[in-house]
Amino acid sequence: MADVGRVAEVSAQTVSRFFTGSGYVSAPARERIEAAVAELGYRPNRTARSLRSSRSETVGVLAMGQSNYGLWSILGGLSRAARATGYSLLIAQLDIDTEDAGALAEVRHALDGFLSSRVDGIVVSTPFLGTEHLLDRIWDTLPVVTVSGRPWSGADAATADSYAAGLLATRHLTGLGHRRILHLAGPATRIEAVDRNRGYQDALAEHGAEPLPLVRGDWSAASGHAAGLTVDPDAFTAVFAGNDQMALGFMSALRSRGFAAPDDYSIVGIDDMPDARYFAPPLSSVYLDFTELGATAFAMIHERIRTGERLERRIVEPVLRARESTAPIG
Amino acid sequence: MADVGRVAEVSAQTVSRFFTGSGYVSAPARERIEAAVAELGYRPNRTARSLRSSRSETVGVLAMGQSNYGLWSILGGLSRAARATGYSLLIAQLDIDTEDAGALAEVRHALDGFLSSRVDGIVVSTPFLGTEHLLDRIWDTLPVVTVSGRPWSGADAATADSYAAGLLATRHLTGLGHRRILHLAGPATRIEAVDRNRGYQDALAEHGAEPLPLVRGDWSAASGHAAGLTVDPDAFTAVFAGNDQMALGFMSALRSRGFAAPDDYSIVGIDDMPDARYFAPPLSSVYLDFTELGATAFAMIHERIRTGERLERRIVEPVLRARESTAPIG
DNA sequence: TAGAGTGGTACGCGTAAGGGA
DNA sequence: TTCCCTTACGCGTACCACTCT
Repeated sequence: MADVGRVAEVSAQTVSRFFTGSGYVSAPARERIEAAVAELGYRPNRTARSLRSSRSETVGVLAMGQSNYGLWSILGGLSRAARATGYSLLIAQLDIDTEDAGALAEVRHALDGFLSSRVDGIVVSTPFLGTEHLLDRIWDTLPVVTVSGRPWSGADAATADSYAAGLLATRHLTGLGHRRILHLAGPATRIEAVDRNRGYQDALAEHGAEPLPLVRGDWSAASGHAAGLTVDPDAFTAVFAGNDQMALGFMSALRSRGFAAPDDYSIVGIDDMPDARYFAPPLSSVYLDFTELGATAFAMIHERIRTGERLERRIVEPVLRARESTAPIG
Repeated sequence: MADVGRVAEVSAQTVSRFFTGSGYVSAPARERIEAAVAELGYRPNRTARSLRSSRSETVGVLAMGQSNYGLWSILGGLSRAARATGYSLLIAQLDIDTEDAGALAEVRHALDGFLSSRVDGIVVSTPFLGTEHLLDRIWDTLPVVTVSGRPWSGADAATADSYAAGLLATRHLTGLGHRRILHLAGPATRIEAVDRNRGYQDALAEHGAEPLPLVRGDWSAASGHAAGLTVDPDAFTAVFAGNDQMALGFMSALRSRGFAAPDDYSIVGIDDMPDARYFAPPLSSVYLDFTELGATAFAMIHERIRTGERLERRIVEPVLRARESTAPIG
């Protein structure tokens, strides 16, 4: 940088102002600096800037849970929004789906890494029930935004309304006349799974119907398939799957047992992933805009970093997309 | 750090040695330092370390192309391998799928960001034909590993053998007696698409069969669906889809036109994404271990960073998984 | 007095290098 | 060889001072 200053015949200080945009740099100086930068191939050193200014323009993203459609869409939205503002994203994806000691240690380690790197904020995508206290100490000192079905005490939350999604999905089925509705839920440690289940129960209650015994999967098609092999097909007329992939696996299992949607049962999923409309039959699903959710999460943490202000909690609303996997009860 | 030294009654230098593991620190000093670190809640500052040592223990990952199963799996493998060695990942996902000027500018900008952040190396996941020259200047000075169907001049490459995958998929069909085989290919800018197409052509040539006019998609199920609506169903007896998602869309379109696999035609995909076995019918596909590919890419760049040595190019081999979407020609 | 434009100095937090017991 | 210390940076920015309209 001193070199640039020398070539441009200004002080290093002025070059710094040129890059940060703080303070006054005259037009001629500006031009000479630009020329010198081009000539020398100079590139500002973010590390040094970060050390001195204690702002890194970097956000840590902690992604918990196995890699799936929703998670990556969120990361895509985060990434695009970050790039648009010049921020970098330090991403740690943890393939954990439980809250045992090892998993918590991994989370702690990833968070330590972010703190050591002096990130300006942390986004936690779909935190577990049980990891809350790991964030406790952090959000006193650093902006934290969770992407979560529910707002947490100290952190801001960008929320996809899982409760509403569960309600919407189940109401779609009750609206078609179904009362014996099976719920294929996600993991109990997942806020989204819990909230979708609540929505399911409340929608049933509107019609005085009883929930059937809960069947659990882990969001994967394989777990949906496993569930489909063990359920009693006479116990339900419709299924509300916690996500599209479990619905896919479930349909496959029932097909192998001679039952097909929508003739033998109706099924609705959540996410409306792009593939869902091409399933056989095309899957009715509740759309959640995860890309928007990620972008929102970034906007929230960015605002918090810049101004210290908390943006109002933002909610992505679910939208029902009825297709051929659901039909009126016959 | 000086504070830690004061409390532990050693110099800051010794504390530094304690953390970096370079040089000698006696057991008692070690204990006192540990106690002091715990007492003060001290956390080393990676920014300062990076500035002084000019090693950031951070790798930049440039992910090009729309978010899909293969890309996510690669990133997952990279992330896990990085965490295992204490490295951080700066990830930029660019939702671009063409090589127009704007896209190249985005790539350049993302790479600039990595260089400004003084990453120790760059991984480019599935580069385009046409972005090569953007990396030219970089790999002279910085380790670059591409995750690509083909090794590039200056960069190491972790490779999933797309040519072999195309060969395998097509041979599976010719082995079942098919000769009029349609290829639903990925974008022409994609090395993987080009190589899979070569495999297809060579496998046909083994039987003196002619390729049918190429149909292109963009890897998405929607593009497969669009293709399936326009093709002439009498022109082929089998389809080789460039990936599973296009196969899904294609099957859906043909189903709507009254044609079903495997009775009316056979279809094979590539990737063997976890959902593929639950499609209707279960999709024959060529498995590629993208997670392993990502882990391999990290191992290569890590070795290059640590020792300067180039690891031998590593190739992930495809594996055919025949299921019910393919049948002998009737 | 206010504001535009520029420069000098100290400092952020560690590590490399080299010396000394 | 083991152990520890002192000194000099790495590369920018915060802060303040200064000049000139």
